[in-house]
Amino acid sequence: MCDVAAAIAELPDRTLLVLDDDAPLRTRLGRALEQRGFEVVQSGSVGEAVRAVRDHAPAFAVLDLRLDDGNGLQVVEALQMARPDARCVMLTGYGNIATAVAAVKAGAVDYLPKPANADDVARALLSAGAEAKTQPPENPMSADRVRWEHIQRIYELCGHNISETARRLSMHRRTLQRILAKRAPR
Amino acid sequence: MCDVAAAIAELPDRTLLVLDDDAPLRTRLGRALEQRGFEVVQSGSVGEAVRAVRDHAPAFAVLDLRLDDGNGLQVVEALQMARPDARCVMLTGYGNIATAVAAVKAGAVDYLPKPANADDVARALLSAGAEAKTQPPENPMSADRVRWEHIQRIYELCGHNISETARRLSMHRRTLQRILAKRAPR
DNA sequence: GACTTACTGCGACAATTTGGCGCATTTTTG
DNA sequence: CAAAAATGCGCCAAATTGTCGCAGTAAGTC
Repeated sequence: MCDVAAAIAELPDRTLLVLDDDAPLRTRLGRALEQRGFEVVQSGSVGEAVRAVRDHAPAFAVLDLRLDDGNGLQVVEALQMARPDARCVMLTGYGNIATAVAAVKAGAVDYLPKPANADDVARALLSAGAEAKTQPPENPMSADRVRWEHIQRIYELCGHNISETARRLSMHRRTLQRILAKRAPR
Repeated sequence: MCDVAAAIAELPDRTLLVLDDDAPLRTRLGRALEQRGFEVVQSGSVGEAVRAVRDHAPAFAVLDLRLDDGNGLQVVEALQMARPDARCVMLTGYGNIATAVAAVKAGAVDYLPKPANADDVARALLSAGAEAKTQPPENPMSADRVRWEHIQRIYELCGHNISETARRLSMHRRTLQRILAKRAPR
């Protein structure tokens, strides 16, 4: 469709923060976005990213949700605070609805499940909210997926406290721990 | 924590639209929400719902995403147009992230994957504004219970055809058979 | 600082559950 | 009626869960 690179070239501010704790993936994504014209700053941790946002709030951000030292949502909030016009997308391998909702409510413009390539990301960053045709698949989620999302939801509500979550769900902490350690079921 | 019914009783406007094309489920949900104090209007199609919204825009809405004659998102938009302060939640058994994002951006306050009970819905409707802050952790269904209900739902939808249900849920027929043979988990 | 309390990650193991066969019977359907 | 689909069920290996225990740690108290 529209030429992404051309659109980027016309931006008044092309600064972009890329936050992901997976270094190789981050550099690869960062480079790809740089090639498309963004001025990329990379970060591998929430702490670093928040500092970066405070110092020089970028116009755009691509944020991983789950990081070693925190949650990408914190960065969304910090960025919205520092610069309300900033546009950011969440990027995560643990896509689930509860967090997608949380991310969008926090101010993210989109939420992409990995793997997403640089074009997807760029498009999401630029798309002026021209949210298109959500005419999605008519396949129900798998039973395990439903269970997983429910767990994620409660986990969020419990402030990421595993013991508390396990108690509320009346399941064993060890089991919950194992489930959380794994990635989302299809 | 806070008593949901009490909170509802204090609302200046308790009108609520329930939109779902599954009649039994809709009436059940509608009744449950009525019991909690809402003034419920039910609707089974997008056309009807949009008309209802135009005539008497409700303060709240619970909308199914997938309907025979359209998309719940249309109703969200219509409602936001008619009454920007309205709060609505999307409810769907076929949750996917793209539509969740779309729904929230369209103005829904939350997006719940079915099965969601009346309490979940009420909580979502009332939950303090934009800030989905770490609120009262809830007293929720067990993870297995949620999975079980989802399975039951799809099973119904497949006309009690085990093989078909297993296929749609992409789970093993043998396993599904065993699950169905047992009674509901707590 | 010393103490107490709660959370967490993780190894180990037995008890269950599941994933996948196959197969003899119904039920459906063309 | 014959082919196709669905069902119920036994069996067994593989994977998951239920429990215990323990050490490390962050937080609150005296």
